[in-house]
Parts: sequence; structure tokens; C-alpha cells
Amino acid sequence: MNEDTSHTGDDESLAETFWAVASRLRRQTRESLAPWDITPSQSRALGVLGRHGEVRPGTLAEHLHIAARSATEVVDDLQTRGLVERRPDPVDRRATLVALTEEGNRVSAAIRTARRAEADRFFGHLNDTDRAELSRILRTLRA
Amino acid sequence: MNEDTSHTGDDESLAETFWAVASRLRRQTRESLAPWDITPSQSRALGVLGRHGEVRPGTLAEHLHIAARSATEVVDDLQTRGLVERRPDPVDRRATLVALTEEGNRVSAAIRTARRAEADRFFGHLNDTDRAELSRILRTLRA
DNA sequence: CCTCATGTTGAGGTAACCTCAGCATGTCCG
DNA sequence: CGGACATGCTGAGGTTACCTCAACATGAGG
Repeated sequence: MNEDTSHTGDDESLAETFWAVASRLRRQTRESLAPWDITPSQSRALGVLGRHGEVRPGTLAEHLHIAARSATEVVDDLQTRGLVERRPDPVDRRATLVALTEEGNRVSAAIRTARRAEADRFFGHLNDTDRAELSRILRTLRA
Repeated sequence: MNEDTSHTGDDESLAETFWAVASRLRRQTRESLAPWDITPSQSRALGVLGRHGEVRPGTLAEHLHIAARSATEVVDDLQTRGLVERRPDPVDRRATLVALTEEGNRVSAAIRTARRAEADRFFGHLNDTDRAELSRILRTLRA
């Protein structure tokens, strides 16, 4: 960190470019979700439920990196849309289990497919080498 | 899990990695702004004002890629904090000009410095080659 | 059984956006 | 010159996706 980094002007615009890409990706994600009238945060929750089966709200919150209370909210919305249902946890009467309904399963699968196509469209402009490079570099930044 | 799904599975996780990096960068930006009790969107506005001098709210909105009404809001906040002032546009009595106050200038400069240091800390983990590669790849994705 | 921890949720708050409508002013044109 | 339309700003009110704090029920250990 304490190198003599006087190349800072470049870094600033790197951040800017990064955010420009982020906003394009966000917009595209939003569009690809439009057919289901599902918000991005709801789709993230559906993704977790699809991958993990029934989970408690608190667990869902951990996976989404949000507060437990916020997970309750997302579950409320999905429940209103009939995509998930709550049932009591048989082993802990304080807890609730959230699970996809049949409809939720269908929608969840459809969205997964759409998201994949979307990612292809977005990152598909890159050749394999660049995609691998990007992946590698981003992974070092994620740490 | 099922990584062997053509090459699309990779793209999916690429998006995920991208967002993980984005969230780390966002958090760090937020932290680096804390000393001034300034929100990210306010700091973006200060940046534009620092670069362009006095502008109308509508112009500010264009630079920030937000609706004109939203720019009014940001200007309100900055004005409350005494960082900008509004004055009538001498050539168009419908319009208002927004300009940094002296305090605003000081804060704006300090933030610019801090942001630069922050970008160094973030992207500084990469060597020059990787930084250049990342920059190039992101630029093709921005299109 | 009493205390403390845990799981969920009501209440209420925030940032950063948005649209729509209204008002003042500018511009153009017959 | 006067009307029609365009432009600039902002009040009112809405949305998304979060947050904290406190209440309440239940579980677990001593």
C-alpha cells in the first residue's frame, strides 16, 4: 500500500469506468427481469431459495448479506406474489421456514435461464482470454 | 456446483464476482467519505461542480445521469450544509446557477484527494499490467 | 425456574432515485 | 404584438432496498 504510487490519475478513471460498466450491467439485469415484474432483490432471494431449498429468514439474510429484518421484507413481497410460502420450523418453534411454491419454482428456473442468457450477452463480447483475465483480476480485487 | 455447463456457468459467476467487487468498492468509498459526513451522491455533485464551475441544476443532472428534479434535491442538501450557493442566472431569469462556496471548494478538494488515495488503495493491489488489462477490458464492456 | 440467547417481526427511518404538475420565463411566428 | 409552445426549476408524493430498535416467543444452560 505504501508504494510511491503517483499514477493516481489513472486509478480514478479506472473507478469511473468500473462504475460505468456496473450501471450498464445493472440496467440490463433490470430489463431482463421485467417479464416477471420481479425486482432485483427479489430475484436474488429466489436464487438463494432455488439453490438451498427451504431456509429460515435469518439464513436467507446471511446469504444475501443483508439484515435479518430486510429478509423478512423480501419474503413478504414474494409471498404476496405467491412465489414462496412460510411454514413453521418443526424443530424450533421460534423459527419459520421459507420455501418456493410450485409457481416460485417455475419462475425461479425461468429467471435463472434468463440471467444466464443475459450474462452471455453482456460478457460475450469478450473473447475467452479476456473473460478469463477479467475473472482472475476481479477475483484478486474481491479479497 | 455444476460448473460443466458449457461456458455459461462461468459467465454467471463472473457477474457475481463483479458485483462482489462493486460492493467492496462501494463500501470503501462510503468509508472514505465518512470524515466529511457527505453521501456518495453529494460527493459526485461536488466533483462535477469542482470540474465545471457554476452550472444550472439541469446541467448538473445531465453530468450525474439523473433527473433534473433529483439534482435539485442534491443541491438542496449541499446548500443546507453550506457547501454550495444558488444565484440567479444573469442571462435567463428562469434559471439558477449553482456554485461552490469557499467551504465547498475546500471540502471538494479534500474529497478529491481522499478519493484518489482510496482508488490507489483499492486498485493498487494490482500490478501495472493487470491494471492496464482491467482498464482495457472494462472499456470494451462499457460500450 | 430463572436468565440469557436466538428468531422473527412491527414500527419507523434513510438515501437516492423517480414522475407528474405547476409556475415563471423565453422564443418563435403569423 | 400576442398567442402557442418550449424550457427551467421545484413542490408533492411515490418507490426500492436497505437500516436500527424494541417487542415477543421460544429455546437452552445452570
